[in-house]
Amino acid sequence: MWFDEFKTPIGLLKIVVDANGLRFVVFENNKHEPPNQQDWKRDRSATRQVREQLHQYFAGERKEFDLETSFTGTDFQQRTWQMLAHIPFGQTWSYGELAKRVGSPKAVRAVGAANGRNPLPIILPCHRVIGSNGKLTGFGGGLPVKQWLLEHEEKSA
Amino acid sequence: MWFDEFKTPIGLLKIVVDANGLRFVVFENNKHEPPNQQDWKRDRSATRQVREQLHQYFAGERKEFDLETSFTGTDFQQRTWQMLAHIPFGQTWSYGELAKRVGSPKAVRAVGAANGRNPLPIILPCHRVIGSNGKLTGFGGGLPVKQWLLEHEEKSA
DNA sequence: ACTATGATGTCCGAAAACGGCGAGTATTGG
DNA sequence: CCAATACTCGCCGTTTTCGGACATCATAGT
Repeated sequence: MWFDEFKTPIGLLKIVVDANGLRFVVFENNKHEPPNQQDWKRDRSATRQVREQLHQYFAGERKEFDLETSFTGTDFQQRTWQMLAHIPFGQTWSYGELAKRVGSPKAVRAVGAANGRNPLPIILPCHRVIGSNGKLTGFGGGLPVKQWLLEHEEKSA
Repeated sequence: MWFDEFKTPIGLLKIVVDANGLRFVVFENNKHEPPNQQDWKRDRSATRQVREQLHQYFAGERKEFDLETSFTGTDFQQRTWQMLAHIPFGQTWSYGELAKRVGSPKAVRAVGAANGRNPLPIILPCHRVIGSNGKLTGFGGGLPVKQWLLEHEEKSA
């Protein structure tokens, strides 16, 4: 496991990769920090591709990510997270819509919980999921960041 | 065998010595009272040193005892009781840890039973042994006393 | 010998609590 | 009367908590 940190318009970002691909994206004061950080080694080169694409994203020059990923989770979580990648840049879905797409129309709160554990925020755009009434309702990196990302995408759409 | 009684913050305490040293420390309503108390003689002078050190302990001015002892028990009990003296003031071990240190990692309940027969409570700090889940689980002099002793040591640590 | 017992610890399954929700009713204030 | 807000309740996967079953070892009785 190698990691790297760098500053972005929304604060310090830590990214973690393993032999297979991107593993974690962590905000400065994340709610659920990943455990076992002892034997992680800092490595600029291993994370180069991720840094580049994120840089492009923040510059408004990239709308979709193309990266090898490597994360773990329950069946339901994996389905949910993978579905996130289908939300088009600049658009938003409600938790209900997401639940429907995942195949469990009534599992609204469950997809909410899964969203809360999203290991790859920004890359897997959980910030594009909001309440059916239009309220943002929650985000691991803090609501202001969620709002910033949505406005950023709206501008560069 | 000479004995003496005196009041302490945790109630009346009876101490018993023989020609070789300290033999028993007994709480007011002890579970296992030592037998054959008929020919014991009250004697203030023989127990002076013990009284002094206990007094200092309760005043928070003594963290370790330095006394001649004279107690009997099976091999395993003696090993267990002697190991008790190695638990530092203010700290706690689990019954499992104690068992490990005694050399019989799996004899958890056995050390529990041995603890229950500790002839010298307070002097041999069986009160510093608690369940692996943090619960106090038992004490000859009653759980409230055990808690009192632990808090007392925490404060004067 | 054989048995029951204790100041335990671990494992496993059931049950309850907990979320980044939504829809449906009250309730309030213009 | 209309809207915006507040509350209640059902929903679903995950996490945490809780309780019972069992392993395990030295003792004290029988």
